[in-house]
Amino acid sequence: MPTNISRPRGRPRRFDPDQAVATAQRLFRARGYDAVSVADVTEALGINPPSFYAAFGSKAGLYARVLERYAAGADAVPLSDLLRPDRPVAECLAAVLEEAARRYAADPAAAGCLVLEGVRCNDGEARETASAFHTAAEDRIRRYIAARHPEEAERLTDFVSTTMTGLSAKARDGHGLARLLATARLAGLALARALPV
Amino acid sequence: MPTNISRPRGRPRRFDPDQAVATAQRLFRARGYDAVSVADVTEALGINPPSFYAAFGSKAGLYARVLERYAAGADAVPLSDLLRPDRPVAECLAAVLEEAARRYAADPAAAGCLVLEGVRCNDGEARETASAFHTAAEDRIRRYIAARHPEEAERLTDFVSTTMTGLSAKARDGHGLARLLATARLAGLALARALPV
DNA sequence: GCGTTTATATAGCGCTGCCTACATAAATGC
DNA sequence: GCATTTATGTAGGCAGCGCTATATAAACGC
Repeated sequence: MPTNISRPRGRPRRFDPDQAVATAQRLFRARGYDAVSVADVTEALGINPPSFYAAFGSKAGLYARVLERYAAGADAVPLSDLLRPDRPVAECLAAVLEEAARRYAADPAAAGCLVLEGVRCNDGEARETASAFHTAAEDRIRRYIAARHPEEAERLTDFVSTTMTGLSAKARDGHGLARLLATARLAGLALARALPV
Repeated sequence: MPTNISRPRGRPRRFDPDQAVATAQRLFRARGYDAVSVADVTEALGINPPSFYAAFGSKAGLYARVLERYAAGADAVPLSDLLRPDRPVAECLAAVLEEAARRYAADPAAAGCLVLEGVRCNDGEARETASAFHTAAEDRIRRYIAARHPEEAERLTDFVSTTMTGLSAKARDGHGLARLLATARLAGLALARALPV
């Protein structure tokens, strides 16, 4: 008994939904939500529209799956690891910016942040889904700062979020690692100055 | 002889193209290039598509007119006035960021920068037109810095441009003047520290 | 008045987008 | 084998997009 997974009832799928989400993630990161059509996705997957809609419900539904995968995966900035209670707040926020620069520039064919780019797309549902992830990330940063510098939480969260949005945009404009990192470090100076240890 | 403007030959226009550009500017600033359809424009102007295409050639053609008007008008950040040779470079760059915050938040129904938002639209021609304005503005900043701090020109230009892009995005996200200004001033700290007088 | 010029109004073309109706194929349970 | 369940393939609906063909209206020069 190699795999004791009891087959479900009807005709089996000819494609793996999880792998489909991975493929879609590549497409969305390369071109952005609006510029990827359902036809692009079904062609990349080698399936037909009905199979797609049976599995994901809609283009925005697929996008939600992709965002979950992205946020949980290795491409997003790992706030949990970076926002350390045992280190100075300014230092950790600067580390977030530098890590963002690194990840946004890591793959030139998928530059920038999937979430930060998604919140600017032209589809209402997809935009709101992305915004939820964006807000969640901002809230984590805000709470992290507030734990030790409550009066600075809003101002610094805005600054970090604004800088990350700019970094993502510049990454998509073709800025490479060196330029993004230089910008991130410059922003880090402001953090160090606003929160002297 | 009240107006000695000799009438042109054929049937007169029923609308003023310059005012049409002004109306289109409002639409594009409120919703972004992609979200404004030609039907939206013609309806707002009270004209029919053929009149529109006779006057502007295409949607992207109208957008080019709008960008020219925007860059020359009172809504764009006036780099010429702000980048002063008789003042410290860091101070003037900080003034650019603060002025950007003010203008981007000035009208909640038209938040952000028309150019910076335009470079992220989904139409190739419109995007390239906006990119030309963006590049021109960046070049002016770079040359201004290079005149006195050549080795810092690229790094600081990137930082200023990245911050402005972030500010424009945040303005569209609903951030008001106070928050944008706080972010701009924080960025200004980094400039002061990178270029001590 | 008449031809020329220019702008207009009506109507619709061609394309692409997201999505679906319908019949069929491939598995299961009994 | 046969009903049931689920996924598939073919084909296409429908809406919206940028844009235009065609005929007509309103000004001009002479």
